Amino acid sequence: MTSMDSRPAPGAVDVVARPTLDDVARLAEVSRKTVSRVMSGGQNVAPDTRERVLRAAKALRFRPNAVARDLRTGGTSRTVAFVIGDLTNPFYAAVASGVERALARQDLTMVLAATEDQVEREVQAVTAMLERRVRALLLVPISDDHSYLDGERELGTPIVAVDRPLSHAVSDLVVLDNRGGAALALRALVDAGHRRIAFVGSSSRLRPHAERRAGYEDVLRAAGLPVDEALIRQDAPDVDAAEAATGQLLALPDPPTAVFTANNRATAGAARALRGHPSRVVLFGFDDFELAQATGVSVVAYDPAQMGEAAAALALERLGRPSRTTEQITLPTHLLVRGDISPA
Amino acid sequence: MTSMDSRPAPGAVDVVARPTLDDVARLAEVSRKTVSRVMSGGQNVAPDTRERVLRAAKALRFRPNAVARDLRTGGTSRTVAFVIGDLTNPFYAAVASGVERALARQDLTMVLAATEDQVEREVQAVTAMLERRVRALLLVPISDDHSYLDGERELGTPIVAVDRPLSHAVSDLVVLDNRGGAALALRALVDAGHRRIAFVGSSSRLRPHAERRAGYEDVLRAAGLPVDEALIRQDAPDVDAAEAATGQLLALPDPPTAVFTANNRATAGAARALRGHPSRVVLFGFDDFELAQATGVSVVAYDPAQMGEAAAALALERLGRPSRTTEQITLPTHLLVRGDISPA
DNA sequence: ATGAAAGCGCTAACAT
DNA sequence: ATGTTAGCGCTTTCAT
Repeated sequence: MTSMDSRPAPGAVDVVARPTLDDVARLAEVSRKTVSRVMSGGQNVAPDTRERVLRAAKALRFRPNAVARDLRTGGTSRTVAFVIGDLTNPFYAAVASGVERALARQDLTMVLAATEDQVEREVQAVTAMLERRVRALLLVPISDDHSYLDGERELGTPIVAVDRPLSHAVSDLVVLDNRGGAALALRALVDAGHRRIAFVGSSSRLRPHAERRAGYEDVLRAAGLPVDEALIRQDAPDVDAAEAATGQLLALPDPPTAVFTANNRATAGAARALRGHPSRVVLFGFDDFELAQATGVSVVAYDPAQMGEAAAALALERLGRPSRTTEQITLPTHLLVRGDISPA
Repeated sequence: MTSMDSRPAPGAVDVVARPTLDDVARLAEVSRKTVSRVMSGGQNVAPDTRERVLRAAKALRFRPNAVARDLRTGGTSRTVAFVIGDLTNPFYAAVASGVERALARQDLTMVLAATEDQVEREVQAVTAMLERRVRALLLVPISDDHSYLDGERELGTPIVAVDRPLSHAVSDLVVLDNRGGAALALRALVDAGHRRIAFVGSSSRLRPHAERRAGYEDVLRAAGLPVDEALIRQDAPDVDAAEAATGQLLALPDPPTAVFTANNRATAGAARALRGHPSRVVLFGFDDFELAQATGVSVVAYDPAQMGEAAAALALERLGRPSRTTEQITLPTHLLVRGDISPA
């Protein structure tokens, strides 16, 4: 650095160099440390000194550098990572909203990475977050091997799995009562008189779906009803596929009188397929959604934002006591029955 | 630091100190710089040296510290901030998803802050982001005075407003063709034969709403129809309020034959109010939504993710040429007419 | 191909 | 109440 005010400009024409603590100190004619003190709460500073520093800071448009601060104070930022599949899915968005809210209360910021349900992107996102020294890592897992996270716990980063557990790795966990929730819905349908109830969901590879399917079967068996594979579609990972699958179910020689959809995507697809269908078929979905009430669709409901809040809370607790045993929180579900769900 | 391996543990029982470049260098018996070279691409390193370094890094579970790297390389992180109102609104969620996608392509991470539409939280979030030295700042503004952002542009941080402009400050901007979109819908309704078309939306304080309202009036006037204040409700900022407002419109002595809702919240509320309503009232909304098709609601549609992508792109362009004049992108809308929209 | 020294912007520790 | 020194973990000169 040659002359005082010639700090290298970041490549652009009229862009001005960003002032640092030093610049403020120089202008206020105090030491760096004094400025630092003023900037962070400012104990033990004479009122007029503080005044002078603040004026200088304002004049220079000084903005403290949190990156430098974090580095100095411990190497971890006031930031928590949340790695999810797809923000476009209202379920994930609501969970993220809960995470954000819980963190904001502690003056923490959520860093969000979407993986579009691709394993490589999960690894990549998680790595980037950990390198950024996030305070904690929340994730909705997709990879089927999270052993790459093994070391991280010992290094003190709380890791919380959301919606489903990690594979080959232990962590705190927040899940729904999937099996119980599905069973509630099925019992309601069976009690209403349905005997042929279809199941539409995505791959049984995913734990929540396997559990919802189990809850579906639990009730059928308990009621002495057959579990008819022809009525079970697990090949509907998105709305379009669910629409198609439901359409095919309706076209069956002996069609179902009710359709249980295992998640919001499936419900949306089924609702589309059911629109304009001549005979009455009752739709019951897992996951509430905004227009469920307006469309008279009954659902298994719960509070997704609460999931996010619980996950954030778990992470913060572990930050306090890293060595305690891992914890699992299972969130309850409840039924929202809208209108008449009896068979035709 | 007294003895070699006694770096202070971060306060916890069995938590292990996080290894640094130095630790790796020591184990691999090379210099810090050599490890650094290997970690970042690694030109000019002998194959066996590199091998040794990588082994050491793996053994120690070394993870580079991006915070330190960023500090050294220029004080700005590979991070872009997006400050929005509410992630729970599918519109914002979809925009965020677009932002995330566009950034991920450039290996950048989105940092998200939700303000719950509170001015103080906006200022607070923006400040936190800037202190974190984000590469760029995208925001859906709520404050009515953004002059506090004035200095930031000169300091080289690209700022992009999304959905509506900043107040008292200039910036790049991505908006929708709100007026045109609303006019499209109204023309469709008028052409279909409607004469009494209600308007349900939130506060006209917000630019997009004022524009949509203007589009609504444009068409009525052009068609020689009266603009009846009794049919215009601008007091419906959320779903419940929209439901109530719509209910009251329907109870009018001379009720509307169609309702134009100015955003997805209003549409959801109106749909609820319309459910089970005896006489036929056509619903036309601004913003598409998942179940619009299944429920036969016509909408003014556009691609919210594209908004996010455009905003991110604008920010990155400005990063390259900070001094060019600000730019505004107006995204087109189109109609999705579903079913018969003619009056009863 | 490798290393030594310096420093990014800040704060902790220890003066004074 | 204020200043000095050192150093967070990394990369950037510039040597060798």
